[in-house]
Amino acid sequence: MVPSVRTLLRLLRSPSTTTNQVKQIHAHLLLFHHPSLFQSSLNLFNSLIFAYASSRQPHLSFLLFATQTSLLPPNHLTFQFLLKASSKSKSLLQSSQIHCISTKLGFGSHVFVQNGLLHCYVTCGRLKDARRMFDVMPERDVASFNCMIHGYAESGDMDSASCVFRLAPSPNVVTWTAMVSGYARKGDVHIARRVFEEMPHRDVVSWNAMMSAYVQNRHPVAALGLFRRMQLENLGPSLTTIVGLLLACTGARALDQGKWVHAYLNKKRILLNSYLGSALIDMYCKCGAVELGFQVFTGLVEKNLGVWNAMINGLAINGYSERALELFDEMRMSTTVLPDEVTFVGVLLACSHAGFVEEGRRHFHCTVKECGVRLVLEHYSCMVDLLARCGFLKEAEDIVRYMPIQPDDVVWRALLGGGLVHKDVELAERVVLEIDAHCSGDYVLLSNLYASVGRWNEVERVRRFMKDKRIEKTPGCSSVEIESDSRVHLKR
DNA sequence: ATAGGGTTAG
Repeated sequence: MVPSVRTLLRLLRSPSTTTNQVKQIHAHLLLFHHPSLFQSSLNLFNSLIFAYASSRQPHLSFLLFATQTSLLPPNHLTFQFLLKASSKSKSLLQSSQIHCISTKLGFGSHVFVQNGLLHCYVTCGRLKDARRMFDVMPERDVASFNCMIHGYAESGDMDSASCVFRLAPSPNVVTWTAMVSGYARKGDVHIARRVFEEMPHRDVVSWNAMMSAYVQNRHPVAALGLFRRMQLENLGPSLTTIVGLLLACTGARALDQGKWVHAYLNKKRILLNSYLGSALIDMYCKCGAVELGFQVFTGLVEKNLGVWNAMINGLAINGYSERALELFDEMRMSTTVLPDEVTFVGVLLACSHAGFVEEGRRHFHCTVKECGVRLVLEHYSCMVDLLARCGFLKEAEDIVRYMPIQPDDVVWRALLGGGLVHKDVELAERVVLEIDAHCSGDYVLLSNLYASVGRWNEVERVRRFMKDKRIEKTPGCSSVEIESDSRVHLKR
């Protein structure tokens, strides 16, 4: 049966249509309809561009536009959708080309088209250009203000964001939510909360923004509390809400509540997407239930990079080093994903936990390059930790001395750790002097090392030095979930 | 049929 044009339009505009389905519809149109069908229906043409723009291969909408444009005069919607595609592909060149064509054809001053370009500038991080354009726009609607506010908020410039917010003639729920997540991103969770309480109307997205504000700023229990309040308001949770809930469970190490969320997803027959999948895997692994995490992993239909990373890291942090490295090999066989920086943090962590020096060196020096991944601080700290703890102190110190990026405290401390384990007092002294001396832990460690080799005079000297600088040893702190009581208790 | 919220490391 040949589907009607009406059916096709509905499919093209549905957000749940996959990239492949869009391609099938496109092919279907070319095969079974008159080639000049698009001429009779700009609507269909635009919808196809929109569908490609919303898909995972937004560049295909440019291709379609380039091949069909001589047959069909585009309208402002065409450009609106093309700009959506170019902001998704983060190509400033593409965006300005589209803007040029739209201006030539007389659609350049259309508000939606201008907002599209504004959005492109913002997603490319060109805030100055965005502002220049915003200031001279002949007509601005609330979306123009929201775009600008979001841009400032994302870059952490909440002063400018609130300036634009005050200029906005009729801020809506989107405007307010952008302010909430802006303050959250900056770490001002209390201001975020105040703005959230002040806003005249809240929808699911606003609640999600506030929940994620708490999660980001390490207040998982507050996030769980907010979810309870959300349920009282009878606002149906979205998938993003569930992801936020899982992140809160992870942060609170609340395994039972996490299991409850998993059961809820099953009961509602919600198919796990990559966000839900990796959040679930991470939750189980961080709570120590690696087996359950692995069950989720194998059950996932679509495994994207985040899913693989969550599983590899989850195995690594729980000490299943061989299994993590096996999974990494499996990942490299797959044609759908390529490893990134995060993957290698997990790989090197696995090597370092198991003391696999040879394999660690190979990945650090070769595999990373083969995969086109750049080394970041976390890789150095794993590698230095591995080498130093296995007694290759010289090799570890050389890596720190000659690394192309500035080593941070974590890297130095990994080296110090090796010095402590192997009782290399000279190395430890050198390192402690290099580390920014405001962190007391290092002096305590050094004095413990002096004590363990019987150099009591030095122990006394370090202790006095710490006292003079008023450095205090901070007590450790851990948290547990007490059964059937979902509150989390701190324990000293 | 514009604009705001979500996964993996630290």
